[in-house]
Amino acid sequence: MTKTDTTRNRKATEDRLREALKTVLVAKGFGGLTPGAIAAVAGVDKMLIYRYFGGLAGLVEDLAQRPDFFPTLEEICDGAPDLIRALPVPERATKVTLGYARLLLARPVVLELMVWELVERNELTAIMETARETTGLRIVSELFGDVSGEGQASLGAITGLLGAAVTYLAIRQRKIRWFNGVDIRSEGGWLEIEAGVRLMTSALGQN
Amino acid sequence: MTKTDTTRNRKATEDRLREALKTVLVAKGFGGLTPGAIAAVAGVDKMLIYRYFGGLAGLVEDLAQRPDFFPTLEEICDGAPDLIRALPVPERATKVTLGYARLLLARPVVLELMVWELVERNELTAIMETARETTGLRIVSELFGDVSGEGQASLGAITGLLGAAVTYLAIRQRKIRWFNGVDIRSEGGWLEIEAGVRLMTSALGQN
DNA sequence: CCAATATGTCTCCGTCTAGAGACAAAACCA
DNA sequence: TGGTTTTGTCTCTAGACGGAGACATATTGG
Repeated sequence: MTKTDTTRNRKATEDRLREALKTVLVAKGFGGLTPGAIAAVAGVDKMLIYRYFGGLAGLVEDLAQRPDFFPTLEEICDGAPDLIRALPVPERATKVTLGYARLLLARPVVLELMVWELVERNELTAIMETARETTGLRIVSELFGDVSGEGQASLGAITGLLGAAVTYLAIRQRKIRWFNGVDIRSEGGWLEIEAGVRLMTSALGQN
Repeated sequence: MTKTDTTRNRKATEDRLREALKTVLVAKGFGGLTPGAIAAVAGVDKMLIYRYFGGLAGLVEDLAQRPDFFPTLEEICDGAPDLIRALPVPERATKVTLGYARLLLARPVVLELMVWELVERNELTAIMETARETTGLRIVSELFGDVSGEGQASLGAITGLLGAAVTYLAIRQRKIRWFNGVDIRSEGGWLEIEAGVRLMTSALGQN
């Protein structure tokens, strides 16, 4: 008989640890992410993290490598990348930038890991970083591959600047509400930001 | 006779601790910023941090509140704010944004404290945050106070986006060289970024 | 049914941490 | 000169941390 009970069930215990990892990460940040804290939330002994995942790094890696963890191209385009690709470049850049921002805002665990990348470089952050760099480049090329002329030369810099800006604001709003007079925790603040992005992208793609 | 010796000299010892703070901050990041580590670099006992500065928080606060610590309006404008104000809005925004970025890149200690603000909110980061928010707003109003029309409505969002973008890139380049295909540790990468900023600001100030 | 294995808990160790307090010695002041 | 203050070092406590290893119990396979 296959066990679906919660006692003496390795898969269930692993899931408890995965969930506890997310809970601790959001509650205390990566600085409070210790095996003891995770195990306490999961209600099991911390040694199981070492036995089942090889340690804290393995547990985090397991989480970060789930396919639905980071925002994907599909999600950014709201399921219809063709619709996005059909738009003029300025509107396309605006929609993609803001879509990405809203996905990040809805993923506190991802934001926490992205801050971690800014703080220290270790086996974990190295893995996450290279994974996201390559997928990020792929998304840009798939959505803006048709851009040519002078726009193409600075395409990387421009999409990078827009991505950097909303990434910073998404990370920052976790701890600080105001940035440069804009309330980055309110819907109105992000509408202001959207207007700013629209204005700044309006000069793009004049080819 | 006034002592300028290094032994039994409180002021000299305080300076040693201040310098050691910066050294440790850049070498280990804020996570390794412990009284013991600072005292070891300074070559004195850690208890002097408590006695002279009231603790680690007091020492950091002492450093952050020096007038020359954060970039000032004068520095951003390279000593001539009037020259900047006389420029058309797009060039003005480009110059200010890049000037700010280059000042940040040259200040590893400031970058480290700015990351700290993104990670946790405590007495220290709260002080730094409010100080920089108000000075940041003042700088924007002094440099862009003449902008009117539709540009003014989104002025906060646009300057915020530009500031957020270069802040993120400046912070990120400490640990990760590439962002979206741009080498943010090389002069060439920042020239690309400058071109991108110039393109994005070209639609501003059409009033 | 019994042995092997999987699952989970527990104690223990060495290290690092913040900070209190006692103490030594130098400097200063009357 | 001798007492007082300042400067600096040292020891000590109490707790958190990563992680090894022994142990107990439940499940599974022959």
